[in-house]
Amino acid sequence: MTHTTVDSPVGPLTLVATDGVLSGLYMTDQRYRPEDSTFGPVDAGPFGDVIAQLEEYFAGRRTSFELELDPLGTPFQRTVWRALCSIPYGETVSYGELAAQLGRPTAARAVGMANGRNPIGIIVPCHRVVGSTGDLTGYGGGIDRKRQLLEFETATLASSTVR
Amino acid sequence: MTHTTVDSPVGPLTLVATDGVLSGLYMTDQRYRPEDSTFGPVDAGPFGDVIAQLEEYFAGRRTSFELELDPLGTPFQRTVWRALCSIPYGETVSYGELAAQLGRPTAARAVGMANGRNPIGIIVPCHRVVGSTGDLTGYGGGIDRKRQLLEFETATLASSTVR
DNA sequence: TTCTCCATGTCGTATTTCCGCCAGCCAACG
DNA sequence: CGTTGGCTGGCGGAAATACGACATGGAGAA
Repeated sequence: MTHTTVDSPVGPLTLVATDGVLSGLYMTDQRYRPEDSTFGPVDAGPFGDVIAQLEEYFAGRRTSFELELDPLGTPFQRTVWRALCSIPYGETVSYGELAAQLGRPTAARAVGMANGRNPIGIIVPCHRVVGSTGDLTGYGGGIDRKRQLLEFETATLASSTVR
Repeated sequence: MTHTTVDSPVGPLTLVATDGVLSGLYMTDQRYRPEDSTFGPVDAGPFGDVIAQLEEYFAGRRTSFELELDPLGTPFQRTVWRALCSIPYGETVSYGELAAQLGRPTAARAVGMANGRNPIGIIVPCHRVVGSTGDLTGYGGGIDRKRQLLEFETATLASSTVR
């Protein structure tokens, strides 16, 4: 377990790696964020690719991440997180739709909880899941950051379409 | 919670008070003795009367204690400990007899256990309870100390009778 | 609309249950 | 005598269980 911190448009991001593989990305004041003491010593070594791709993402030049990930969670949670990664950049899906897509049409609420426990924010795009009415409903890093990320992604898409 | 230590013929005694009232008297290596860290800071203030009466007891000039006590325990334990205080100086009762006296003739073993958890040794005279055959069976401070206390009490009684 | 109720997975926190221990004692054996 | 086995009641800790809270959403009723 090692970790480091980088700045971003949504504030400082804490990156955590286990055995050299990214296992966590947390914002400040994020809900369910583990104790800092569990992150191990500071060591920027494992995060070269991660930081580079994050910079490209926030520059609007990257719409998907190519990284090895190791999020720690229950089987159900990992299933949900895997599904999150297939939501296209700039698009949104409702909790219920995602649940149905997993073959558990009634597990919308459970999906919501698994979403909240997503340990690798931004890169595993839990911000692309919204309520069935389109409301943003919730986000571990705060609704404001969720709106910021979604608006950024749609704006980026629009400008590149125009170009 | 405060505490202090005094010497005695059975070795050092640790005195503990809660809210200024005696709640513990432990010998060295006593079974079930709490961690020293739970005794609070040293402060001999609350123990003036206690130490004076203990000195008289060990000098053979006191056969009963007149002290306010606050032993922490379950209702059953407190019942047992209260009964212990009515056993006369220098006499012994069996665990079974004590149980019967409490209206629970089959609870001899439970009485034994409550005896073992007596937090205020010597002053609450758990050393005056023996097996039905007269064996000393057990003592939190060690059988030797139990024998020492009982022999001292009978010897004191004998000498004062002779005089 | 607006409300209640329910299904769903997980986690933290009660609450309950259960098991093994013990400073005993009696009876039945050799 | 000593040893053994079975019963005893209370306690503490472990384990099991229960429950509420959630980043939801659909059905049904007022």
